[in-house]
Amino acid sequence: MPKKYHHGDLKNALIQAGVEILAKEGAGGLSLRKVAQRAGVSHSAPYAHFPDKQSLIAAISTEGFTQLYTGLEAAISPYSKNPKKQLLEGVKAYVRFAEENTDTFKIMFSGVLEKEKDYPSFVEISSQTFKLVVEVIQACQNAGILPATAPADLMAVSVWGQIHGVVSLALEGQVSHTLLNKHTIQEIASFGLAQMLLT
Amino acid sequence: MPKKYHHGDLKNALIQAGVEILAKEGAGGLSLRKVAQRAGVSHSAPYAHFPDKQSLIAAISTEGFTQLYTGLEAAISPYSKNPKKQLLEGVKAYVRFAEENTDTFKIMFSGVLEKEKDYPSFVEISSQTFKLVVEVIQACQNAGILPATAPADLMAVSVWGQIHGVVSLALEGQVSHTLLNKHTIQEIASFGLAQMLLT
DNA sequence: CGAAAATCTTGACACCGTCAAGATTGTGAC
DNA sequence: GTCACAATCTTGACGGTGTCAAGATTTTCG
Repeated sequence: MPKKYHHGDLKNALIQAGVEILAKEGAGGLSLRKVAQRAGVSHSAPYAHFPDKQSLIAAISTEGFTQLYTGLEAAISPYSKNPKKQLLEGVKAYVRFAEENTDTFKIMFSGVLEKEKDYPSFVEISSQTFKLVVEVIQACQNAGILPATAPADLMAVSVWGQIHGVVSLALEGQVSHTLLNKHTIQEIASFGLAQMLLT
Repeated sequence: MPKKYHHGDLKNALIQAGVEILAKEGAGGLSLRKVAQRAGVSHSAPYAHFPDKQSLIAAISTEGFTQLYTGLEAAISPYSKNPKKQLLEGVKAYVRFAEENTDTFKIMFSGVLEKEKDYPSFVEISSQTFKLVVEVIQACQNAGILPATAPADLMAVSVWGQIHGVVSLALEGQVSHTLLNKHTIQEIASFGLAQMLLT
C-alpha cells in the first residue's frame, strides 16, 4: 500500500516525517506544520488523520514501541534454550535501540505524551513489550539465573528499571564524562545487570 | 532579600511561579507569558532575568536539584555510621522527591532542557548530587554491603540507575496496574536495590 | 545631582495548534 | 455509468507563544 489515491498513504507519511524531524531537530523542533510541510501537504491536512498533535505523538511513540518490540524479539528468539543469553542479548538490543533512536526513545518515555491510556494501540504494544520482558525474566528464574524470591513481574520491573535507568541517565548527560570515557553505555548497563544475576 | 525595589525579587518569583504552573498544569502548560502573568509583570519582563525560555527551565531544574540534594543530605546525615541505613534512607528520599514533585522531576530528567552544559549552576548542583551518591556507595563498599568489584562511580551509576529507572517507569505509567496495586513505588524500588546488596 | 545601568512595559513579528468553510477526489448504490 | 456521499485536502482565520526592539521607569553610584 505505498501510493494510494489523493496524495498517497498520508497517515504513515506523517508519522515517518515526524520521526525524521525528531531525529534531526529533537522534540523541541517537532511541530504539526513542519510535519505537514515535509510530507508535502498543507498545514492542516494532518487533521484528516489525527485529531490533534498529541495523537500524532502517540502514533510516533507507538511506532517506536513496535520497532523496539521487534528488535527485542529478534535478539532473543535465536536463544530460546538459553535464558541468560536471551537476557544479555535483550539488554543489548534495548540499549542499541535507545542509542540509535535517541529522540524517539525520549518521546516514548519522557512524558511528552500526556494521556497514554487514550491511545489503545500504544497501550497494547507497550504492555506486550513488557510481557516479553516478563517471559525472559521468568525463564531466567526457572533456570536459576535470577532469584525466584519474587514474582516474575516484580523482578521484571526491577531488571528493566535498572537498564532503563542507566540508559536514561546516560542519554540525559547525567553520567559523568570520566565514566563514559572508560565504558560504553552498553557496558555500564550490562554491569548493573550482572549485579542482579546469580551466576 | 524578599521585597526589593522596582517590583521585588522578580527572578525568584518567576522561578517560583514556574514551579507552581508546572505542578498545576504539567510541562505542557508552562509558558513564559503565563509565568510572567502569575508573577504580576508584563509578558516580556522575564527577559530582564533570563535570556530565553530554556534558561528559565534551567533555573527551575536547578532549583529542583537543590531541593533533591538537600533532601538527600537530610535523609542520610543522621546515619553517618550506618552506610546501609544511609543507602535505604537515601532511596526513600529520592522516591519521595519524585512522587511529591512529579513534574519538576520530569523536567529535570526528561530532556526538555536541551543544552544543560550551558548552565553552570545546573551542572554544579547535579554533579554535586552525584558525588553524594558516590560517597554513600563507597561507604557501603567499605562496609561490605555492596560488592567492591568495581569503582564506586560505576557502582553508583548502577544503583542510582536502578532506582531512577524504576521511578521513571512508574511515573510514566509503564508499570502495570496490577503491580502497583500490590506495592508502592517505594517498595518496588527498594526491592530492586535489595537485589544488588550483599547483606 | 546626574549619568549610567538595571528593570519593566508596550508593541510588533513569525510560528504554532486548532477550527470552520469550502474544494477536490474516491466510493458505492442504483 | 452516474450521482450522491464520504474521505481527503486547501485556504483562511483565531488566539496563544517565544522573542526582539524601542522606550519608559527606577535604582545605583561616582
